[in-house]
Amino acid sequence: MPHVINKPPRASGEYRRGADVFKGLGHPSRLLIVDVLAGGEQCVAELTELVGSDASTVSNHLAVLRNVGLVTDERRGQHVFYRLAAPCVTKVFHCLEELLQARA
Amino acid sequence: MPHVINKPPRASGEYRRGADVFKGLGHPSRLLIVDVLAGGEQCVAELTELVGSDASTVSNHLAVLRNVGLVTDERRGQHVFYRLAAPCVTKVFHCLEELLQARA
DNA sequence: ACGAGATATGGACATCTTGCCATATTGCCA
DNA sequence: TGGCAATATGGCAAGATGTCCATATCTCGT
Repeated sequence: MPHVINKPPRASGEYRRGADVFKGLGHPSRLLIVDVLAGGEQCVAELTELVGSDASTVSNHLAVLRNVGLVTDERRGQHVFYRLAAPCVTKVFHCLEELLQARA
Repeated sequence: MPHVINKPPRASGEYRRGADVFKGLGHPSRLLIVDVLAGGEQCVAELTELVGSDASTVSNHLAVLRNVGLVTDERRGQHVFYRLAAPCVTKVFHCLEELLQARA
C-alpha cells in the first residue's frame, strides 16, 4: 500500500479494498477474535465464549473477517475452526502496540 | 496487542482503543491521506485536492485521524500541516499489502 | 432417519458514519 | 482594521453497522 515505495498514490479501488481490511479490525470484538486467533485456530463456540455476545453476533463478526480475507474457516466434525489467513497480522499488532504506546 | 506475546487476551478497554485506531484507517479517503502522509507532511489544501472531496469532509477525516492518534497537526502561517504520529504506520501498510496479495 | 448440538442466515430496530451545506474561526496582508 | 484565504465545526439526511431473536442448515450419534 505505501506510496513511500511506489511513488504515486494508489488507485482509489486499492484504497477501498485496503480500507475494508482495516474496517474489519475496527471493532473491539473482532479485534479480540483476531488476537485470539493469533495464538492458534479456535472453534466458534470457544470464540463466542470469549467474546461474550450472542452466537449469531459472533457469527456475523466472523463473516466480516472472512469476507475481507483476514481469516479462513474449516469445518471439522460439528465444529467450524477459524484461523488467521496471513500470519503477518501479528506484525500489525506490534505496530498497533507501538502506536498506543506513543500516544500515552 | 498480540496475546501471542503476552498470553492472556487483553482487557476489553484495550481492544476498544485498538479498534478505534483501525477504524480510523477503515475509510478509503483516510487511507489515502495516511498513505500520502507516509511520504511526508502535507497541508490540508493539498490533501483536499488529492482526496477530491469537500474541504469540510476532508477536515472531518483529518479530525478522525487526529482523535485516534494517527496524525498530528501543526499550524504554520495560514496552512495547517499534518504528519504521521508514528512512522510505524508505514510498516502496517507493508503488512496490508501482504494481505491483499495473499487474497488474490 | 431422528434428535441434539453447533453455525449460519434473515428480519427488525437502534445507533453510528458519511457527505455536503452553511457558518464560525484563525492568520495574513493591504 | 477590513477583507480574503485556509480550516474547523454544527446540523441534517442517507446509508451502513451492530445486536438480538427466530429460524434454517449441517453433522454426528443413536
